[in-house]
Amino acid sequence: MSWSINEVAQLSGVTSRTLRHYDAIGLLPPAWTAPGGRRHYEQEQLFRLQRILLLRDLGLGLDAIGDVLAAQDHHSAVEVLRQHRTWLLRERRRLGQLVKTVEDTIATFEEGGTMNPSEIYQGFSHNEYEAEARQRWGDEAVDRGNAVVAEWTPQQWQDAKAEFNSQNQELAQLMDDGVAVTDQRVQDIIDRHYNGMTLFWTPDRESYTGLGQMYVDDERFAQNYESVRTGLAAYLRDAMKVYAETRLS
Amino acid sequence: MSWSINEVAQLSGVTSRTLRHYDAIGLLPPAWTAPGGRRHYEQEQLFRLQRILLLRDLGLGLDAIGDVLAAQDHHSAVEVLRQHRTWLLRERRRLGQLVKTVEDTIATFEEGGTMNPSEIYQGFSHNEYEAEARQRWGDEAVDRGNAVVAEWTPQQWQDAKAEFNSQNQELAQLMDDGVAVTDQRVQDIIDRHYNGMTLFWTPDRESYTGLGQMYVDDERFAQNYESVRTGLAAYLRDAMKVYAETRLS
DNA sequence: ACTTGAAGTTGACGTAGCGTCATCTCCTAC
DNA sequence: GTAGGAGATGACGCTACGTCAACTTCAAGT
Repeated sequence: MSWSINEVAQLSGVTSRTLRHYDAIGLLPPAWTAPGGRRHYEQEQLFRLQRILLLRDLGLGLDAIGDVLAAQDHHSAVEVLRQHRTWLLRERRRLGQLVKTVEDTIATFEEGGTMNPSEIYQGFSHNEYEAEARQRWGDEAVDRGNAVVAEWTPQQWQDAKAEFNSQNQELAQLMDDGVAVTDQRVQDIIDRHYNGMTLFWTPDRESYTGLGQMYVDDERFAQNYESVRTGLAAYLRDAMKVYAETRLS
Repeated sequence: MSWSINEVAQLSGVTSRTLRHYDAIGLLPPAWTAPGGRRHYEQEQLFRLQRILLLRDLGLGLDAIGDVLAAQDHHSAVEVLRQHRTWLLRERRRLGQLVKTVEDTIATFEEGGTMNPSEIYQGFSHNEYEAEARQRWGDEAVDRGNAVVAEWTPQQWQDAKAEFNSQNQELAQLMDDGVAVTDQRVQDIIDRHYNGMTLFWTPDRESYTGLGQMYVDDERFAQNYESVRTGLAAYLRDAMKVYAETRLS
């Protein structure tokens, strides 16, 4: 008893195109091919196809399926499946995180906010919050800030971004280590942050403290710090407050 | 201030090829193109690129990103994101199920079993268990069974599979409804099962009861019934036992 | 003015797993 | 002998670019 390609297709539920494809890539050659070129499948091929489809439903790629079926010993086949399982778990975790982020993005949208709140020294202008920034800090400061960055070279932008990221990473590390916000190492980083700000704006004690508070209160900003490390926004706020009270007037 | 393609690439972290691609598909045209063909990007394009990359990281496709960015009102943009979220959740659930199935498959492998235990009337031959079946039921029965199915036409195979699946589905429904295994409706289905078996093997009271027990004990078979409905293997076993005791000798 | 080297450009193919034509050939029945 | 159905073989399409290859363009140096 042998089956034609369309018969196999009906039995298995795949299309004849798929079977030709599996033949083309050597995954499932027919039992024999007639002089006219027609493919003929036997029981053995049906069983192999069943195994292929099982593994395909598990999400394995066709070449991985080939590996599993070619594996003589169970050991190596299991190895492929284990790797696949690990991949599935990673992928699932990633999707879970994406869901959260998408939900946050939706929430931001609905609150009337815009996308992508992160920009070099957040809380300042040259981003979509310019209008808000003008209200908060006045036209003069905003215009001055815009004028500054408008002249920046790409290298300067890049350096500024790198410095900003570096500050966050170092701060997160200190927070992880349980270092108090009054510690000199923390305050040194805050000093770099403050100096970065002075490139286009010079906050005083009150406004710098207020800026720190905003990093926590405003979800659009908090989100960015929290994505670096949970609790970083609050840690940064506290450190900025200490800095403002000890170094600013 | 304008940026060259490689400068933008460095700033954003994508490759210049990607930027050319985004230009080609109209997602991010440069601010202007020099007579020589060189692309020049301005602040506006950088912001748009940031938004694009954010959405890309969320897992949206490029055309979906185009939709979101083209959406004038927040409402329709949120709609796209909501759909995406639903898709993410479905995908995540699916991956979770796949993980379980892969784990089961690995377990089966490690117990020395082979893949794809399901075959028409499980527990019989013409599958990878033939050697085991010969031990269990003797050469004669196995050879007879093989001889029968070897002559089957594709249509017959298909019908047999459909009938087998139908039995399981109907049985699962009755189980869901809390119908006792002694109920006539259940016993009618078992009768169909028994008659199916007699196509190549005629079990007696003892062997039919034993077959039912095996559906539960042997993970390779149990798994297939359990995947239709949890508890179906045991339900089937009980029903087969009742059938054997009342109808067989 | 000419050359050189870096940076940029436009094709074009490859990836995974087939779907979907278009075009030809084969086989069987009448 | 011929019609019609089944099957065969290309070839393009899809996603989001990576990766050559083969040419230009542009700014700097001689």
